[in-house]
Amino acid sequence: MTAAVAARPRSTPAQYPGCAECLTRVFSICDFIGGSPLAPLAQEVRTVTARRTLFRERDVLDSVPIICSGWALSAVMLSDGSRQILSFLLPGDFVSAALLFDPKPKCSVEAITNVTYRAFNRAELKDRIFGKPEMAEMLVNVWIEEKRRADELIIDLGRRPAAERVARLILRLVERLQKRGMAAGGSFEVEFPLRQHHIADAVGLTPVHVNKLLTDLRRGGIIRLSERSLAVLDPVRLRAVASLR
Amino acid sequence: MTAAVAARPRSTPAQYPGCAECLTRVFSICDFIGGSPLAPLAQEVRTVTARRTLFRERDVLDSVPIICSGWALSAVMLSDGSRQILSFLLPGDFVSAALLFDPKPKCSVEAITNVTYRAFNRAELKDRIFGKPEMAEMLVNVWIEEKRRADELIIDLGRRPAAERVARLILRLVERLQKRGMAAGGSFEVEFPLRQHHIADAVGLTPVHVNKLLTDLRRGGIIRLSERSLAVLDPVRLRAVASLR
DNA sequence: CGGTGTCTTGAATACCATCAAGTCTTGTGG
DNA sequence: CCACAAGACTTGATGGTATTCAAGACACCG
Repeated sequence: MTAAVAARPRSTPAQYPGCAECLTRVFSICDFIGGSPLAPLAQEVRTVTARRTLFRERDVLDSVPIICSGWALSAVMLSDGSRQILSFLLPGDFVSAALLFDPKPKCSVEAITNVTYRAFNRAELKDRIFGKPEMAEMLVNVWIEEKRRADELIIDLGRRPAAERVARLILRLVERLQKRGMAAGGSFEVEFPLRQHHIADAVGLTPVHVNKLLTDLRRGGIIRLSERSLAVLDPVRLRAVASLR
Repeated sequence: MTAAVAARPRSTPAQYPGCAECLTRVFSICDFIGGSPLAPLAQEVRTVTARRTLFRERDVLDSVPIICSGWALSAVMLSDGSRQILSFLLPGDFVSAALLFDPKPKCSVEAITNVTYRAFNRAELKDRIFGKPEMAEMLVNVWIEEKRRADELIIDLGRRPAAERVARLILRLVERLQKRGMAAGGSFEVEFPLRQHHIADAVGLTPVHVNKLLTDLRRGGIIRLSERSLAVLDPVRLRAVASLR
């Protein structure tokens, strides 16, 4: 994103335990925090096992969480028991940029796989970010990207048929994983811990219907999906299903 | 939002022609721009007649627009000819906070009624905002609110039935208008220039179906809607339709 | 080994879209 | 000022997409 990031090779020992292996470094502000000559920020590494919640809507957070490893999701529960997933969170993601300023989250966050995340002191992290112009710029980019993805989801849910939504979700996730180096050997094969009900809650469908759409994609030889692993066998046709290009 | 805003009565003469009457002042950063002792920013007031576009997705904006009067909408056109409205823009609204940093809009903006807006020089406006802490704070609040509304729309489109979506849209618009003093005498009667196809494109339905839902609300004595004017006759039942409270 | 969670498949149903036709309003040019 | 066209609204009939309901197979875990 900036020269400072690119200049620091992945293998450089990081200032905090675990950072050397943490995918976060390359894609988020952690790089600036850990790599800067400034004093370490007050923070705490926390671990959450799969299916447990990191925090709920009604909580008040005294710290700002950033995902270090694993997959999580942010979602809103509705009174009828259903829920809408707002976004999937990957290593390096701010849970939400708004949490830097507002301690009350507007959604709850749940671990999909085992998750580790860092909880930074809000005031210190804010000072640090606004003290370094390149970090402030990065925050702005994170925020813009967050909004852009929300708008994409609005378009999908409002105007696209079911098959298209599922195809787009898959393509976007694969793209995000590849950017993080989380796709094995740069191929189209990735670890994919999502259950079908996760996909359903993300794209506004029922698990039953998602199942039918996925088996269509499988039978068509477009994807392979089993054992928590996804391979895009025919990217061209998958993009066609998604009405892309 | 801050003491500076509250301390400045609505009747105070503003620094720019039209500002005294402009609803914008109370709800946006214009107050800080116009009311500050600093030099006026480079800006230009522009007028657009109903149904014309302010700018398109592919444009590159050298200035940052803020709506002064009238209703507008931001939307994305799809390849099949349909479109998704991302938000309705009222006086005082930033078209999008991201435009402060990125000259390329991610959506096109169209006037619903006749619209006037101010186009600020990006660099100057940015400097001014970040030069005054209370203005920076206001920008953050605008941005948080923008994201919050996008998330609400995602929930509506993903998980709520049609009648609920329409009822929620109406309630949110009335609430925003009331905050701006755009509701006649604080009653539930407001000017309402939206066509049914606007509502349809906003909540992901067809105009035909929106029509049927609106006539249901009318026949139930819940709203009155005619001649570009909306009255919420039975707020309690409207909220019930919207699954609120 | 029972229980729970996940995936799969088929059948019936509901919701919303599409199609079509007609009325009414608004705007425009002769 | 009127005639005409275009846009907006209304309503009913029909159809398709996705939901709901139901039942069974499978894996994993305590």
